[in-house]
Amino acid sequence: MSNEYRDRRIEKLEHLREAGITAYPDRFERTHTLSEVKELPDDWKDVVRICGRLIAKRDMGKLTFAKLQDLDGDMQLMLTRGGLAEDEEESRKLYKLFSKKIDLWDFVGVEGSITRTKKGELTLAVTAWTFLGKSLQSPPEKFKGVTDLEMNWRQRYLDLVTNQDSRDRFRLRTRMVRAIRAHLDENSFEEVETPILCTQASGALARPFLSHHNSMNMPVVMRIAPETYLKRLIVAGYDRVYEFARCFRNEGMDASHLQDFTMLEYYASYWNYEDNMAFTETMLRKVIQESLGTLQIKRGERTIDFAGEWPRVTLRDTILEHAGIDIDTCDDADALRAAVEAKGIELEKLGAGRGSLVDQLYKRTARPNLIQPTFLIGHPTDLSPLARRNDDDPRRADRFQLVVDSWEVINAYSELVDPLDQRARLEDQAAQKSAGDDEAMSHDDDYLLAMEYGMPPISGWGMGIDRFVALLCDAPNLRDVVWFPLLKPTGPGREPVRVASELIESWKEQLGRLCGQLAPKDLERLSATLEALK
RNA sequence: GGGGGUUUAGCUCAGUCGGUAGAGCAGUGGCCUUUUAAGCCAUGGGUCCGGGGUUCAAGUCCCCGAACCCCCA
Repeated sequence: MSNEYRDRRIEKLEHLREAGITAYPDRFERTHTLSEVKELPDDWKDVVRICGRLIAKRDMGKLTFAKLQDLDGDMQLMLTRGGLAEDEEESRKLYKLFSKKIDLWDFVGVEGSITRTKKGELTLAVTAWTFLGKSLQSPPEKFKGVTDLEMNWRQRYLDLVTNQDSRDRFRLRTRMVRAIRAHLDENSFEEVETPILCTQASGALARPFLSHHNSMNMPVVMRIAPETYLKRLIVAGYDRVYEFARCFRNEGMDASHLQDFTMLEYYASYWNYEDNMAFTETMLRKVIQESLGTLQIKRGERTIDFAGEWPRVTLRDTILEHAGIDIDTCDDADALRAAVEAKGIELEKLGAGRGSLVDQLYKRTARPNLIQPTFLIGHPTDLSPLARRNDDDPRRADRFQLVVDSWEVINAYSELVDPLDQRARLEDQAAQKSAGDDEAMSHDDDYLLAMEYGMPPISGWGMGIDRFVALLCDAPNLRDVVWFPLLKPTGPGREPVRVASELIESWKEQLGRLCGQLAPKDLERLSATLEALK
């Protein structure tokens, strides 16, 4: 039984205490990390002190081999019965303690000299050991590690200790973020933080998570994008800003969508989207080279090459190529719908407006064929409510997307800085929203007010960090590149009835507080509404 | 929303036709001074995802539900 196992380890911890050993010491001074010690020359004579988690132990009577591991490396240890103290009795005692009371997954620090075994493995010949922390749980299978996807997500620490792939993936993520930050900093961008808890969801087309602020007694939403706040900072006079922004979208979930994800956005004054494309190409090449060590990445059987020049293709051209439809000859939704039907292409929302039809058509026919890095340009304006209109063709936005292996990795614009145009377009979105299009953007007066104080030309840029990492390491699911993805809780207490009653209790409290501020007349009207709902 | 799949010891997995619940690792006791998925001997450990049903008998068959995965819309 698992408790038997745990009890035994707690007992061992007591034995260690009785032997005068500190159960949870406060520090250990090491001379090298495990990967550093492996770099030492064979004739290194100095004493080496290293520490880590014990992940293997092979006890051979008077000689024990063990292995320490940390996130970057591992190192074999060799302990002998006579080699742990000057006094033979003392040494035997220490050896027996290690052999009997130190378990797999415990933390240990050791001191000794480096040597090579008969098989040639670099090994630390231990002359002293220090106990640094107990594991009370039985460790996962030592060879295969944890293979169950769900357990790897729920208990990521098990995944990270047992699976090298996982360690590599998360290290790549960290390196990549670091490289991006360095590049932006070097180019005079300033890192800022904008609100996550907002009174209004703005800057993207998505449903927000709703919550309630108790002491302010008002509904709040979690941001779906940092865009309009970052642009307020441009109004404020910032030249170039960026934010690694955790965003939250209350939408369907699958392998390529997370509810809680990281978006990098930056804004550069006095750039247009073409300046931005050039910057993007330079930055990403550098970031990929630095974090991955190569510009060629494997995606299943395919190789994606970031080295060559990335073609710039208009939405019109790529749809023409892959669907045989020239969207420029279809001036309105009806004409485009007819063309789509004539080609026998099935779209999900055939009743939608022209912009949405173009988008559906592109996703259905062209996007699956965009494999090598490609800049997609020439999007319809009505799909880009925050992007600047093209001077030559006002139906098109000054916008680009970077598509890699049919994933839209980056979305960027010449930003719309005309407050009157912006107002008109948000009103248009609001009309679509009240007409039932729940993907339309909502109105944002506070942002419009900021815009009216004046903005320079700006180009803005956004990238899904999770997606980009998943792309670079060929992860099949975005949850594989997030340390702790959201999963439903398991075990008892999650019955729908119980969850529902918890929700009702919390709503009752919030509604009660609001009702306290209402006039009797309004209360009556509300309760009539509630009756009608039943 | 529809279809398919997985769920058995702490972990990795077997379990035939419905007939006493299995292995490896990990654990425990013992042997072992160059192992490295160490080896040898002995040994403990089960809510077979949950709830119903059929049956003399259910891990196995039927129904309902849960978590997770995949595919489709």
